[in-house]
Amino acid sequence: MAPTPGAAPRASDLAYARLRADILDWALAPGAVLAEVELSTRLGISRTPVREALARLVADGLAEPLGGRGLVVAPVSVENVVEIFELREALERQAAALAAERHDPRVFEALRDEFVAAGESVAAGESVIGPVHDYYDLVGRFDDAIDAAVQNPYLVAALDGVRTHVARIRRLSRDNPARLIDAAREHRQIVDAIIEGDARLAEAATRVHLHNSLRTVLDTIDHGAASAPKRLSARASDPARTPAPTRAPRAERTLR
Amino acid sequence: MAPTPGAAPRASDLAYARLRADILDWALAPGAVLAEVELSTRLGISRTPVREALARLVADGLAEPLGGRGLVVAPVSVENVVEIFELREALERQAAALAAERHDPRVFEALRDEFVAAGESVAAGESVIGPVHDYYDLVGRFDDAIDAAVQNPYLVAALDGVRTHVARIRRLSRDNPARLIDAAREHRQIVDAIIEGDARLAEAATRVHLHNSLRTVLDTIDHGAASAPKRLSARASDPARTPAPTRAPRAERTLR
DNA sequence: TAGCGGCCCTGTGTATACATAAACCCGCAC
DNA sequence: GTGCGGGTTTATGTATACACAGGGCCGCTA
Repeated sequence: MAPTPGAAPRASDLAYARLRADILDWALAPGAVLAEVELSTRLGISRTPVREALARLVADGLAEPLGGRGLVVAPVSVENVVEIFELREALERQAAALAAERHDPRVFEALRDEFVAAGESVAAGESVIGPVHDYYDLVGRFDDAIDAAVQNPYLVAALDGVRTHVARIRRLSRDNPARLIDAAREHRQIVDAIIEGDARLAEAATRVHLHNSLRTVLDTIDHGAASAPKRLSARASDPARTPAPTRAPRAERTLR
Repeated sequence: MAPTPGAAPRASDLAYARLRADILDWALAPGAVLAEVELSTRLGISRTPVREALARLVADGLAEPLGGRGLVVAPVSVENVVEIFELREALERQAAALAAERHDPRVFEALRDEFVAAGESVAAGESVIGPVHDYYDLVGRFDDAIDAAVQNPYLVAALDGVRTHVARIRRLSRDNPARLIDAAREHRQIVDAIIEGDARLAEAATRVHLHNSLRTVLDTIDHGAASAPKRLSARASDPARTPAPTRAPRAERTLR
């Protein structure tokens, strides 16, 4: 059978996964200092794997050097959101077009049904627990299907990188049911085009979806929680979910 | 004055730059084993900065794990070439379109003149020393102008990544003067569209250029030097330009 | 009191030492 | 001769120790 492909419980991988998750859900807010000794203490490992994890975060664009010495979680601005969507549009249009040409129909037909059901579910007010979470899970499976269909590791890697940033800025805006219903319809349109094998239409539908998605994000930011003109700061979310560093007040100072 | 911005002569940076350069010019051929101790000996540094450099290479897609233990220079296949160009097209079309919208006319007008001159120079058989090298230098400045014009760090980072792979596969094909003349004309077309501010035309011209460029690469590969059906191996280029490791024969075995 | 200079301290960058696991090789047995 | 098994070797992964530079703080001085 499958020989447990990812059977490497390396400390550096765990540190990377943990830090990445903390950054994406804003437990580590933009601007937060990433100090090696503090992180190694908090994670219970030595500095060596921590350094490796930090290097990967820098490569991902989630961390960046601050003044030549020291790393911080990469800041996020409204401009960055627009820039990320510009890159995202380029990649997802290409991916949708390629998926339409090389698709496995059955996978996308199943997804089509799911998007239809998801739209109806949200409209009916069902799925009381977490409709948003469920929907993002469905989108995740859609992304996986795209990745498998494009059959292009370079494009998939680039998509993965931009999705990372999209996941982080997602927390800037609040989704509402109305937007989710529209999004489900837009996704269904993309899936339909892929099933039909219509690359041009798939591209256009992707463009429409991303346009509306960006518009929603920008609108929500403007009259939403965060209102800083340029730099966007976290709206709380305690920085010490993990056992708590030796001295907690430090992290708080980093939230500008 | 300028406080020497890049004043960080870190061993890991140097190791990364050197390994990257060796991989891009096929001194380290696809499939070559990247052993930490051997590299640290060869570069005269300890394993720690070597590991950091290797991690960055993996993030770049230039190195990859082999069987869970050990790293090798990422193999290259003809399929990979096509895949890289699929990603490249998505990114460069978007970049050209954005550059057309946000361009600094003077920079591109200067480039236009250079491309015209370069085309004439190659056609006249001048620049006897290295017309190809000169032309790639010009393309490099064109790329820099695009990067500055798009004003999008995420897109620039993605472009940088794909250009890395393009630089490596460049060695698979041999450029001829005829192609260079055509390429200069195609580039001039892109620049003209950017100067005109015509995003659609810039996209189209980019698409044309990349189509022809890919076609040339594939044609050159087919009846060129490398003829392996899938995996492409290096055509020699001694792996031991640097002082020579403790035991040389090992590296040779890695060239498949 | 304000400015300056030196000391200390903290953090990164590098080197080295140790643990562990996989692969290889050799020898033995069938 | 071939297949298997154990020991050895060599690699990576991690921890720790050392070097050094930058910044901050305190005290001294004008």
